[in-house]
Amino acid sequence: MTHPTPAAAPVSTRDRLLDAAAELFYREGVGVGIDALCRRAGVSKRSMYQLFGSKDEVVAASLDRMAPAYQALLLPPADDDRPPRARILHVFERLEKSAAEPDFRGCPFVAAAVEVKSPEHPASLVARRNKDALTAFFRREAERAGAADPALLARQLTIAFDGSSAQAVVQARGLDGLAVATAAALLDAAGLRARPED
Amino acid sequence: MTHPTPAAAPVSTRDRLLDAAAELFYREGVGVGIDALCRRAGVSKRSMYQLFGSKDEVVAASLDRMAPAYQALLLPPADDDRPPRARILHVFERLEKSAAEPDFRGCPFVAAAVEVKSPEHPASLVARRNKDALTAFFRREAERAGAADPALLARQLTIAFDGSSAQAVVQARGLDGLAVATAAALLDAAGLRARPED
DNA sequence: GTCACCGTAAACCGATCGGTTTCCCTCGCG
DNA sequence: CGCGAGGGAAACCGATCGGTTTACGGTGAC
Repeated sequence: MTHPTPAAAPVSTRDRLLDAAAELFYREGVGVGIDALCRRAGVSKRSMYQLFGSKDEVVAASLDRMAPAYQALLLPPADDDRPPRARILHVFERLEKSAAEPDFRGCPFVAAAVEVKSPEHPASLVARRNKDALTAFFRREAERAGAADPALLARQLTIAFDGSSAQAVVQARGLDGLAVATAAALLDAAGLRARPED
Repeated sequence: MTHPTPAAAPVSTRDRLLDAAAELFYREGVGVGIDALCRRAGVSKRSMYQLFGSKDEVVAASLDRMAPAYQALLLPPADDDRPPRARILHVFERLEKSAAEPDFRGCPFVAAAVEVKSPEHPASLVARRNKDALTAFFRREAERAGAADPALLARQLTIAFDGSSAQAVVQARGLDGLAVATAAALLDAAGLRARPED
């Protein structure tokens, strides 16, 4: 490979725009104007409207772009061979850690879905898809652990996740073990103790 | 009593404004303009800025005004003499019922706090205060039921409440028993079975 | 060399933003 | 009857909204 991206372009215009969008929309809400966004991203409005048909599409695309990083932040590494219970609680430990930071504004997907209101908004579709991915992770681990109803447990854990996020946002302070404790209580209620016994 | 409110004034200007504000801000978000709000409320901007110093104060005041109705919708009546577990689950049954309606947009307090972003925004203070009221209800019932750690259980139940709300918003469909099941699981994990035995 | 492409800068559009001000009408009350 | 307060209608303010357009610059491929 020579240099298909000519070395003087460290990131594409599209990526620069979407990275700035993800950060701005998360920090200040999707209500920020496209002038402010393009100024921050160092991208002209012309380029933006060449890449995307509307601001709504930019919102959705920026959510989509930051999704892998968000999942990597929360989920345990693939080579983590701890038992399912530990892998599940890992997510809540990470949530508590990020919720303790002063610029925490809750789950970006939930925030976007709440702000745009419409369930048909492209950003809502992205949010739904990514919430499903988190639930799917929980379900796989619940299955591995031999839960009686893995799908139910997974949805309860997703509720604990989003509820903990909301709590941290409204109370404007860290969770102090509450998220982990709630997830653990749900695991206990489902009959999953520390020893998965398989 | 003669007629202190002169019969030709079914509701005050202030109440008309705040009722319209609560409905509009919930349905479309706090981003709606004051022109649209005043048009809907049948109140002039002049009157609005005489009653409130800024739009932010209107947002906070509208949340404050609808709070009693919201609590009445969720909490069991005072003369309900069912055991604590049933009174707690009552809240989640009501949540599921309202989440099934197509115009459900989640908890209005959480939505407002998420939208305004700033924890110091007057609306965030109102949201915090009202979330604390729900947690306080849970804690009172948990104490009555003899929970080992009523404060912890109450916060877990609040998490289940907000998480269920978020789930319904993101998935854009009803909860189908999930909220009640999650709350019940938390009650089970806390050792509170159907019989409070005191 | 030059041509085509990608991108920026900036003007421009009508509409709306939060907020202020002026004018006028309609009451209740003395 | 007169008067003052309350409140609606609407003009007005500068700024910004989402979105389009024109004009120009730099750069790689041929």
